[in-house]
Amino acid sequence: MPPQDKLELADVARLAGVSPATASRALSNAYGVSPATRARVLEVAERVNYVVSPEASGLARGTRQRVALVVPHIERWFFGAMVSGLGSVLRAAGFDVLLYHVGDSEDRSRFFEQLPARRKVDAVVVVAFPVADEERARLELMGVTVVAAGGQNAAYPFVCIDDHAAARQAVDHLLQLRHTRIGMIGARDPAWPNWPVRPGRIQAYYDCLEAAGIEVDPALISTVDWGPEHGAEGMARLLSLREPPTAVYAHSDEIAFGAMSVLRRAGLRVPQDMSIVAIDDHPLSAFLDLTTVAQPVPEQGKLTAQMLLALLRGEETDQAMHVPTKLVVRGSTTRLRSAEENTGANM
Amino acid sequence: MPPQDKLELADVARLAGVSPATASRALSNAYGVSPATRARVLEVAERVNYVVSPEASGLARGTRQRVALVVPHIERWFFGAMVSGLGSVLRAAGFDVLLYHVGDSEDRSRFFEQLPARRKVDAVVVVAFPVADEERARLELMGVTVVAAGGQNAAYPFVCIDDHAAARQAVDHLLQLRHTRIGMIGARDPAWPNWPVRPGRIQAYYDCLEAAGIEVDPALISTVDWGPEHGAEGMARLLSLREPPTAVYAHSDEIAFGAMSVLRRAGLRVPQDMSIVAIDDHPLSAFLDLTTVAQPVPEQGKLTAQMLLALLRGEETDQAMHVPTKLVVRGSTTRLRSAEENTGANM
DNA sequence: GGCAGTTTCGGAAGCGCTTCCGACAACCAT
DNA sequence: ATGGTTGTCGGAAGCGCTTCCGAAACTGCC
Repeated sequence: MPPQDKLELADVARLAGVSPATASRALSNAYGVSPATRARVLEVAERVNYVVSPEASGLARGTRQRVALVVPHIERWFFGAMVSGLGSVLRAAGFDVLLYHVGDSEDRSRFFEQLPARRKVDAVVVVAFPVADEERARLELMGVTVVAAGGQNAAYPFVCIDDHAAARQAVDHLLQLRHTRIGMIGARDPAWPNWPVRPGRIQAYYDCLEAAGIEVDPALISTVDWGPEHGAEGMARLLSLREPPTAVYAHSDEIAFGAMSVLRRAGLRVPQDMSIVAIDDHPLSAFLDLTTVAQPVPEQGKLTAQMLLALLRGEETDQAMHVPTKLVVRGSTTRLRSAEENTGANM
Repeated sequence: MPPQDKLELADVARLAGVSPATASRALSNAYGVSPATRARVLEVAERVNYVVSPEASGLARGTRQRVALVVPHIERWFFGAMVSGLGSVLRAAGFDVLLYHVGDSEDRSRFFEQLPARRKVDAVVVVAFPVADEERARLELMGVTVVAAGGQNAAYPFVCIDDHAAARQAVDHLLQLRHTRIGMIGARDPAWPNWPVRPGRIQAYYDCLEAAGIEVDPALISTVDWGPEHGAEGMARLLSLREPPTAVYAHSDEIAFGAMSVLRRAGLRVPQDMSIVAIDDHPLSAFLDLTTVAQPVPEQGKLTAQMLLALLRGEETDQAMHVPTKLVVRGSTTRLRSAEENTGANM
């Protein structure tokens, strides 16, 4: 069948010997067409390789069947996995996915300024980034449902992990291993530095130490831009302390990877000389033997999409949904050994 | 301004005191509107927050301004980075990006069977996967321009690296370091196992060894599914040989990461006991000190998009475009030491 | 001052589909 | 047989925009 793109409904109708009205009904399997007629129309459509014009159909029925995904860092595992989960259930529900990648703050402000998705989608899902008030005001102009995937968001229904709980799992793990001098390498997003990204991951550090009766030493807290290179930078800073930590809690696995690299280069062994724990369970963490708090990323995407679909159907849903995390103990953490033990065992 | 979604062109026209025809011309900044009138219309549109209905506009002018990206593994760095590059130039050119994620072979066959993007896009770009003949036949039905990003593709214009050259850089590096027993861990895509993925990366291995006068030992070739876990599996297989290689060339960094993990667990040192080189320059490779052949991924996406735009404008373009790769020597490779040297230096 | 040429604008006919509404036929129960 | 259902289908009116075409107004020129 040649790609006869110029075929329209009327042609199919004529070929099937029915009116366009009936053909339309048959194609959109609506009520009111006899099985025989429907079959005939479908057969003709198939044969001549016809497919309805989404523009015309959308215009006539006032529907879009599209959702916009606005995602900051599509090249990172976390965002990609989230998009993958979102996409699969949205597609299954007959929605097309429009991708808006806002890599840096410039992209981002342009997106909110121009709202390129206006009038094009039934909903937008913001993937794992906090939405500023002005941005929310702009989004409002679109007049569509908005949900947040993978990040807490006061303004919209969301599904994500409980950052505070996840961080607690990480820090408590270190505490249980007898560590008391615990460093933290926190991440901020370089694209919008003034945002308190994942505050729960910071707060839990304070809370856990306090609960353990340990006073937090501000010197042990190193806040860096996201990314392994900055994780390295943060670790270097901690190492330069007169009294470095014996264990480090990193906000994300990728931060930890960078940290581990400076450790290695400094000739320090993980976990003997430094324990390290992080959050995410990046696909490579198992191979780097990193102890981490795992979160199910594609599942969060799927759940978000399901929540969105429910909202679109006008159903009531939870405004917030937390998925569970799980500590995965691997080889990067170990019990704190006393000084004697530590220097003595020179294996 | 409240989200008055129900505003249409006629309203704006009325408010501006012109006919819909003129309003339309003003909005689409077409020829034939006086500057004063245009300004007035624009001002009104801005004030009432009006934006044209893409469905109606598209229907009337018979245009779509959308391109479909069909990508297999959006959660992987390579694909994400490619999409990021593609998206940025497509968006800048006023195109919307429709994302079709075909994670597994089931998704994939469903995509080609249903062609969900039919009549919705002006072009499709297949991101880094080979298109089967039947699939190409189906794509043809869409009657749109098709290009391939990041993967060679006989059927469509493409931009990617020269796999053979890149692989040669990797293998030659090992040869220059005096290695002669060089293993290869090749990757196949588990989603479609029968596809010769990246044949150039295999061929170069043969060619380089031959050029160096080394007979290839089939036992040194380990072909595995893509992914670090299978890289590990491949490495394990090579290690179990009566005479294991002294160096390994892996088809991709992620394969190498897995390989390095089994090395570490086996107590073997990289690079002293085993040199390892790969292809890609994954963002984490620098931190794992992996010697690798770097390829510019987002740039490939951008170039592909530019090629596509040229095609869409009806211009002539190259049918194939190769971007250069570059060997990045890091700490995972070293000169082969003689046996005495090797065991003697027990640092 | 009149005529050709140029701008600026409005009327109206679609773009390809959906769906309301009414027509008609075939069916049931009375 | 008759009236009322029920089921199936066609006519036609849009959906919200663009654009062709012609009218009107305005320019400049001899």
